[in-house]
Amino acid sequence: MSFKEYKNLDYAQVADEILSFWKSNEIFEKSITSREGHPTFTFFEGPPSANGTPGIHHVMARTIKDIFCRYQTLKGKQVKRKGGWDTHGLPVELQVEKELGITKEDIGKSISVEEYNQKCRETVMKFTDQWNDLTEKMGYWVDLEDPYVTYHATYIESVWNLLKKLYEKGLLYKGYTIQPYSPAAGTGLSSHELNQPGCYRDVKDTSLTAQFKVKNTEKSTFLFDAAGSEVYILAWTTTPWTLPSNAALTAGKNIEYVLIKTFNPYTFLPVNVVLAKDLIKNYFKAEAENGDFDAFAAADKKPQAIPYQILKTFKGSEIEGVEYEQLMAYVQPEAPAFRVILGDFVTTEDGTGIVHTAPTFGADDFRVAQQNGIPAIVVKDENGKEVPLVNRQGKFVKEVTDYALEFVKEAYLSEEEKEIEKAKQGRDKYLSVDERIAIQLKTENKAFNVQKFDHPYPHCWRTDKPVLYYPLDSWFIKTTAVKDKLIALNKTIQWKPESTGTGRFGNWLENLVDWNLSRSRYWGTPLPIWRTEDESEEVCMGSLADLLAGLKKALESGKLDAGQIKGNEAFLAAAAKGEADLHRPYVDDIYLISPNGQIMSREADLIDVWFDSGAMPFAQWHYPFENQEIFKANYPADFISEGVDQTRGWFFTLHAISSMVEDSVAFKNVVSTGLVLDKNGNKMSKRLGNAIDPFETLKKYGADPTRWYMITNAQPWDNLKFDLAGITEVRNKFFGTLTNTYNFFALYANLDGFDPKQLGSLNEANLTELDRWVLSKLMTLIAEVDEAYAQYEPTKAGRAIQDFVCDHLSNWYVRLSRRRFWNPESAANGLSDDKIAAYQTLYTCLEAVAQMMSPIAPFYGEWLYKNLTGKESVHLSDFIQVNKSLQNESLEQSMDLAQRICSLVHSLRKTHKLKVRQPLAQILVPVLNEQTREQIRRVDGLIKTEVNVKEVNYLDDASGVLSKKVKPNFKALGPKFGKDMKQVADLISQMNAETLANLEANSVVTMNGFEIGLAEVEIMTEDMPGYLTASEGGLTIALDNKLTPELVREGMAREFVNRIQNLRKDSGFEVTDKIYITIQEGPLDWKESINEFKSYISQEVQALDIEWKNQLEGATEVNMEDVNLFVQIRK
RNA sequence: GGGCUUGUAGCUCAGGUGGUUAGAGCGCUACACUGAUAAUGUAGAGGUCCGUGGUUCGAGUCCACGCAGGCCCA
Repeated sequence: MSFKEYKNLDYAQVADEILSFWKSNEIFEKSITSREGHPTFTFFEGPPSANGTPGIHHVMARTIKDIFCRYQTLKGKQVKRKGGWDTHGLPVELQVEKELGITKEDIGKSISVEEYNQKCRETVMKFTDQWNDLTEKMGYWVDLEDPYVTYHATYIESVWNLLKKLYEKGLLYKGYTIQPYSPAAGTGLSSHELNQPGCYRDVKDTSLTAQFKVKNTEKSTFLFDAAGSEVYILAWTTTPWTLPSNAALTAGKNIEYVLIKTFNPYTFLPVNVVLAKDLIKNYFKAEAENGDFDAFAAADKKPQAIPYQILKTFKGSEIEGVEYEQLMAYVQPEAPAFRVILGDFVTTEDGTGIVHTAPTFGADDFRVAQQNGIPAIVVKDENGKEVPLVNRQGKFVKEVTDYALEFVKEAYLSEEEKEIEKAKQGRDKYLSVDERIAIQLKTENKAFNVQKFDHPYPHCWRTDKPVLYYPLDSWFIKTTAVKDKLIALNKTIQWKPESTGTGRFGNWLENLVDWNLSRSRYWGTPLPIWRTEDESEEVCMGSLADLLAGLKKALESGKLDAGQIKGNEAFLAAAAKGEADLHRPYVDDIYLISPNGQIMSREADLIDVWFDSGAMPFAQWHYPFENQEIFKANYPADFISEGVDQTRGWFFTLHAISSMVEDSVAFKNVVSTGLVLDKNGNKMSKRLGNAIDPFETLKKYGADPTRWYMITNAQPWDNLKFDLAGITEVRNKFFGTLTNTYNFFALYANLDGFDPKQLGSLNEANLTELDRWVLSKLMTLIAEVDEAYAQYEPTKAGRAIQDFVCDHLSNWYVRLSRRRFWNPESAANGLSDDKIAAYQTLYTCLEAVAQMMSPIAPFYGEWLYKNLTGKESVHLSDFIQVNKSLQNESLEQSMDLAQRICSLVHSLRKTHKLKVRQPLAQILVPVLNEQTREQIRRVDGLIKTEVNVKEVNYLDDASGVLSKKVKPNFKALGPKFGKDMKQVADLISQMNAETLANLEANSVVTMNGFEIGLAEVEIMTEDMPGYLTASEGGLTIALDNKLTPELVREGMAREFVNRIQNLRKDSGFEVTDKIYITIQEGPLDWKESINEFKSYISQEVQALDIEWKNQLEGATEVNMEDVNLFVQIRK
């Protein structure tokens, strides 16, 4: 066989060619079918939303996914990976609305739900072509032929099945969350609606700082001890109407609070109050601190500044659990309430640093109350249903007797209504509920401060009235009930990086609230729950078959009206044709009959799209309706990977659903990847114009350099500062070097007819030290790379491969081995054992590198592998095994010494302007032990050629010319001497030759009473007089720079060789061309040198003869530093 | 405001369990090399290891408090 040789390799073109090869030979399919019956490695693809175009960060994310799937395939696993599309949800809806120029208001009016959903269905797969294109071009292997699609009926049916299972476990319930609500419009508002311009307006509200009276319990003893009398906690609110609903007070864990002795400013009764230290200034005048309490109490007309005194300072965590008396006791809670809890949303920006908490009227309040087991203050309506103290019209319920059926906000009253109320109140001005509550509390010694407060407050865009934060119905999954299970299972997952699992995800699980499933939208998976109007009966549908059965039963009952019958029949007809659409509006038109004969209609909600994607382990296979075997073999996943932003998204929903339904993790290993930023560390965005087009990048640089750059530049979980210049660097440095190395191999292997099919496996007997060394390095590399991939550390793997190729293989092995390959030898005579060993070694390294790099650079790895081996595909091969017999630690150390010695000699030559072409007599290496001498001796041949010296000689103690130096070994001294270390270190540094000799002889010496052992010092050699010396890291070498006439002449011969080689090259001769050299008579010293080294020169430049002539026509003038020679070469 | 995370040379990054002289690549400067050559070698310049305290004989590394950037949440 012959190896292809390349000039100016275009990596994008390589990718193109390999891609079409893969396609026409179905290599991806084979990589799976060829592993039939092997253990599976399961990967779950997090579905991208196809309604946007892919970006460069998708190349990053998918490279990570691809690497480990390819690696596991090499390790013999069968790796099925089904692609998928996330197709439901708000982004799709918004895009459709933008395209059609409509808003949510129009749905059901100017456009039917049916038409709208049809449009969503069309839009959502809009960019699939682009996605598929990117997937292919970047070399990401995933099954695009048969992806799962979340809007397909089969997918939805599986989702319903999961919901049914949760329902049966009692984990699905209807409850409420606090959402913006417009009582005037009678509707909830989305955050989207609330963020429209003009919604937030400045309003003047009554703000009130209330005094909550602390109960004297164990928790609060320290307060009472300091105060000696009643203690009140101060909490501030801009919505006094929520005070009857107060259930807790929330403090900040790390906020500093104070207990202050002072007077109530309205009743002038002495009080002790608690508030945040930073906010004292908002309530007290600094000059009144430690004022005259007695004088104030005695004064008839009270002075402006109320005296106060700080009694105690403490952290929020110290008042957790302190109980207090209910402030406005209209309605009693069903469980213990009225205590201090901690919340992370508390600030010291306004108020008192303690937040009045009404679970029914604030999202934070609701959440923190739920987490702390604080009940909401509710009453039962006429149906026995629990409702808050304010009804949906915005009026107090009758139980709040003093304000029964009054609007809680003044803005809800019309002018006429205000007049009527004014009359009722018997005042000359209407006073709002807030104002009257303030007055009431003032007189009851429960208000510490009341004032008007300007702040922005959200208003309903339809009615212009302020919104309330109000509990609205939602369907929930009771994740709090399985919190412990979620936490326990999470501990079995390997997270990369670990902190995402323990920190971000772990903390999230610790603070879990129930999963709100409900979405009031149109395009999504409908909640499969039907209820009777009085909510006494309900059913959850777990399959299409169940639904159809229920639907038929309803038709047969004869209780449906004409419209209902029509809807049911239409659905039945569609289902009969296999076209049942489980979306709205069709499912909305289905009516069922309860066991008690009542009509049931569907709960209008759609479910959170995150449930869709979290359901994919099941729904991608239409489990349990189909593919039960495939599901069992591919669940749970061995590996998933997505952006760290998915922690609370997909990672959570996968984990939650699996934990609840299967009592299992959904994935065993997860890599959460960082962001791809621009080269300056800014977020990429189309708007800013700093987004990188993935297609252009792949086209210009090729997929392999792009992938390699992304993986080796930063750890996957760190943010990547993406710089195109970095790809260029990787391309030149790594891929360029590797391609050069391959080309070098190919060039000579072709000349010599080396055939790996016959000679591909190593014959260890013929290996040189250099061969053994690079193979030992290779074995170490294989082990390292295997481990790195297995541990989901692609960056380590890539960097290790890169270092091997550039530093060890190319720059040392090949550079020092070139001469062996040049050695002219015709194929006809058979190759020498040495040459075969060289080819085998280089071939072995290249083949292994091709395979190890192939998960990261799949096209190039394939290209290299195929060029080398002629086999079908690297991706169908088995991961190379470490051959332990080739590992040689001592040889690696030897070579390390050789490299350091060469580096030192080069450095000396450089500083003393001694060209490498000038041979020198010797270098001297001081060695303090026999082992080092042997280690260097093994490789001194390499050193001699590399730095062009005739001898490597060793100096030991016996030579008497060594001057030694001793340094303290701090690591050993520290533990032994501790505080006396400095003193001992000084003693060692000042040790004289005699003491040192003593130490060496006895292994121990005592100085100033300190016993110093041999292991506690480092002994090294220093300068040698008469030579050029250099040292580094304990290694010293001396260069003998004395030139003999003989050495000078050899140097001249080498110079001449150099010029002839240049001439050959300039003349365009082939490497194999033999030449004749003719030189015009000239300087005698040059003639002498050239003649003396004629055979050496001839061999080097492949000259058949060198002759001298008096006159030479058409000769080339060659500069030899001091003189010029006229030379002619011909074939 | 909270959780997590990052901060080391102009740039991108390495720096097990603390050990005194902090490294690599790229870039820059100079020189050398020239049958791998749009490569390569050598040398040089370039560092408050984000800051401040603390623990220690000794801190880039451990602890505390900050500062700046990022992500998620509020």
